[in-house]
Formats: sequence, structure tokens, C-alpha cells
Amino acid sequence: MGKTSTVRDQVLNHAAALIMQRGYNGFSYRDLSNLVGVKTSSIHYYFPAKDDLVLEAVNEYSNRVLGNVHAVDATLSADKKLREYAKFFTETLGDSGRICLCGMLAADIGSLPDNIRLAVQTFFKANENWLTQVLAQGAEEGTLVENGQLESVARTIFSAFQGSVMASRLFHTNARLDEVVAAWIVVP
Amino acid sequence: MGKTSTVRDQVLNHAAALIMQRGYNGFSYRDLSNLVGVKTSSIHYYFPAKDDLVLEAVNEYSNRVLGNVHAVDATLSADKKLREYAKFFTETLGDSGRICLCGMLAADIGSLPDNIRLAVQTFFKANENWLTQVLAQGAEEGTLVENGQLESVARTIFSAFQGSVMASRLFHTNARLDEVVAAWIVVP
DNA sequence: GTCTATAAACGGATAGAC
DNA sequence: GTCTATCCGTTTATAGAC
Repeated sequence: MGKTSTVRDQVLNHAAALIMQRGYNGFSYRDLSNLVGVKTSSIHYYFPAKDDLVLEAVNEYSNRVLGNVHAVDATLSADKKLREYAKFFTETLGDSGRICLCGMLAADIGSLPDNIRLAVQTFFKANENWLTQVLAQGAEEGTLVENGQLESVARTIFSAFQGSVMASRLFHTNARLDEVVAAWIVVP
Repeated sequence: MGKTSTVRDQVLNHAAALIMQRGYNGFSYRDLSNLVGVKTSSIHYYFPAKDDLVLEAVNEYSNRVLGNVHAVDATLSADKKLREYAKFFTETLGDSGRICLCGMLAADIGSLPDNIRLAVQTFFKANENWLTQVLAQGAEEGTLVENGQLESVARTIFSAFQGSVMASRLFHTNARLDEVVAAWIVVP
């Protein structure tokens, strides 16, 4: 009954959480060692270099989050979809001081190798593509503000969410994420 | 004729640049030592602890940038002001891989003491207040999109700029900052 | 003010026993 | 797979000579 999770998975989960809280340069194998209860050398057995660990954390995170995003009920109106989307950021933030793993790594990009940059870029593009579709639907329905090229606006909205989740943590509030949604919903 | 700058100022300037590129946990006293050409112990003479150095870097940056922002020609139309504002981010980014120092520290906030958090919050609020005024002007003129509470939209725009400058660096482009401006300019 | 010297902890990583 | 032991460079910081 009790959930059994491999050491490898525990390392990966704790690594993701630490990155979301403190960034790439803000956590160590020692932190993970203390959290999981195995020696650092055991972690090196699964992930020879720190970059190997981080790349896999990004891929897992990306798959999970994009899975959730694409599972948003397709029959919803565009403004409702945007609200659901905002919830993902809110839930991640919670009270734990965690922001989007890929948003954090975008800030840390100066310390990262190219394969991780690529993975983060892919996550960004997937989100922006999904938002583009939502904007197109919103324009058709008249539920979302229509102003400019869909792709451009989608990138701006995604940037607004990423910036907003950082500001929310900075100010210990999560009202700022709702404001992002409100900025694109047509006022009656 | 040659510009003379004190060791203290050089340390402060290099520290700001390094934070903008690699974040709080991504640079060291040794980096500064190599750049300025003095030993790390000499840097500790001016800034006993790393947090002292970072706090002062934030204050200097904040004063300089807010000075520039408030020096934007008051007679410009609101959309022109927004374009000028975007230039600050573009110029900072340049080709140097630097993003807004306070945006970076917002990402690193989990590693920072409370006095630095306060200073970063103050910078955010000052920008958001300025943007609120611009939005009010734009609503009056009909040059900027009017949708929702001014303060809320101002916070969203600032978040969009912060997120956008990170995405711009991630993708090695700076077109994304123009898209943020375009998203709030009334299409003819 | 700047240096040398040093401390004491931390960082990622590896070799080899079990 | 996990451990002990270890390597070696890094990091922040201090004491004291010049």
C-alpha cells in the first residue's frame, strides 16, 4: 500500500524541487544526499554529472506539465482554459516558494550547457504554441482580447506568467497570477 | 583624461554585471578578484560579506535605472513612453547576456536575506507605479489598450517585460521585447 | 588599503571494497 | 547499488604584516 519510490526517483524529485526553489547553482549533491538518505557517491551512480541530473529533471518536468496542459478540457471556452492554465503556476507556487523549473533555468541559462538550453527552449515553445491556439479560439468566441499577432501575444502571455510567478514569490502573494489572466479576458 | 574609478566602484560594477549574467550563486569573490586585479581579501575590506556587496549593487542599480525611467520625456505619448521603457531592457540585454539585476535576484530570492528582498521589492513597485501612470495616460489618449484595473495591468506588463527579457536571452533574440510593447498598443 | 597566509567548510567527482 | 575514503579545486571569511 505504502508508495514505494526508487532512490533514483527520489533524487530526481528532490532535485526538481530544489531547482525550483534555489536554482541550478543553489543546490548540491550534498543537499540531495541529506534529503534522500544516501551518500553523494550513490547519486553519482545514477547521475554521473550534475548536468545529467538537471537535464533529466527538466525532461521529467516538461513531460508532466505539458501532459497536464494538453489535458485541459478542450470543450472549455478560451477564457476558462486560460484560468485553468494559470492554476498550474499557482499550484506549483503554493506556499513552498517554488516557481516553474524552466523559468528558473531560463534565469540560470548563463551557467548551463547547450543540451539543457535546448530542453528549456522546447518547453517554452510548447507552452507558447498551446497559448496560441487558446488565443485563436478566444478571438473567434470574443472571450479574449484580440490585439496583434497571435504568436506574438502568446509569447507575451507566457512571459507574463513566468515573470508573474517570480513576482508572486517575491511579494509572498499569488494574486498576481490572476491579474495576468484578467489582462486578456474581455471586460463586459 | 583616462577615467579613474576606485577599486570599490569597479568591484560594484563587475558584481552587478556578474549577477545579471549568472545570478547570486553564480559568481564569487575570486571572479571579482580576477576582474579588478586585487586580492579577495581587499574586496572583503569594502564589503565584509557577500550580502553587503549585493545589497549595495542592488541599490546602485535601482537608483540608476529608476533615474533613467523617470527621465523619460514627459511630453511623449503613452505608447512612445512604453517604447522608450522597453529600450532599457533591450540595451541591458544587448549581446552580453545580461538581464535586469532585480529580475535575476527575484529568481534567486530563495537564497537571499530579507533586506535584499526588500530592496528588490521596492524596485519592482517603483517600476509598476511608473507603468500605472503611463497606462492612465494611454487610456486618456486612446493610445494604449484599456482592459482592467490600471495597477493590475501595470504589474502584468512589468512581469511580461521581466519574463520576456529572460526568454529573449534564452532564444538569443531580442524581438520578444518589442512584442510586449505591441501587445498593449492600440492597433489602428 | 592591499597584501600573504590560513582557516574551515563546501563543491563535484572518482576508485574500489562490500 | 551503496558505502568508505579520498582527491582537489572553490568559497567565504579572518588575522595580521606591510
